[in-house]
Amino acid sequence: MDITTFSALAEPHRLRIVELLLDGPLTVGDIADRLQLRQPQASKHLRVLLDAGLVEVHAEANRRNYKLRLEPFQQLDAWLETYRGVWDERLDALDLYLQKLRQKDIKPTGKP
Amino acid sequence: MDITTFSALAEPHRLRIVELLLDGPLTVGDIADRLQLRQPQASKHLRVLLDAGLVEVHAEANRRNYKLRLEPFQQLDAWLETYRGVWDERLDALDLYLQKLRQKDIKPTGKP
DNA sequence: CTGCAATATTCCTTGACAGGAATATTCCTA
DNA sequence: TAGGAATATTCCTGTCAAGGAATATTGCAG
Repeated sequence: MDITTFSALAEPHRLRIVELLLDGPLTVGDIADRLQLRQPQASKHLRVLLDAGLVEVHAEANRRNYKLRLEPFQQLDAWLETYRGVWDERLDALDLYLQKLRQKDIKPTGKP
Repeated sequence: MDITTFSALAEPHRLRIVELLLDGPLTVGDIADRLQLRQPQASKHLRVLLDAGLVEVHAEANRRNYKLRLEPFQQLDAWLETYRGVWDERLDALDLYLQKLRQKDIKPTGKP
């Protein structure tokens, strides 16, 4: 798993930017407005996101349209797969436990 | 989504610790050994992971057993759900596009 | 070509954080 | 009870990242 994805998302403003971009591409000014950021800070955060590969940019005259890149998220998703494996195991363990309980239920309760 | 999960994972050693813990609980010394860390640094990273809720600890005499907590990962998983939604949309768009292509294929090519 | 709008970059300062070294704490065993 | 093992904490230092302010860059309308 690529660390830079985590570092990029580990900053509140950047996380919000990413979530804004879920609804479609936005321009720097838009983002600055909606997040109450000054333009330079917005640019800087977008630069970080760009370097981390979380967004891509398309110039259109004066404006720059920033758009989410899905690949890092898919990568994150794939990484989580392993962890899903673990919690499935635990669910299996729970299953087993419940089965044992059921078996005990069939025999009369063994409490002294 | 909770930012502290990202910040905690945004450090190489900590990410490796988490991945080590996938195979089961470990003690501080174990982790320090496997990661070539000095004991205090291991302790400190584990402290951060603990505060972030990514691990839990169970004291057993001298030793402390650190164990993964799954909840933050499930939370991350849930968060990703939205993004999965997006890439499904795009797949749908691709489907549509391919359908159109197919339709065009039926008619003779309209190139001037 | 002048000026304005949109964006990027630079410089500066401040605060957070990681690693090193030393020390404190707790528990076990002889 | 003394000492050693396992772990946590503290203090110090250097590095890096974020925000502010100012400035540079690019594109367009007049």
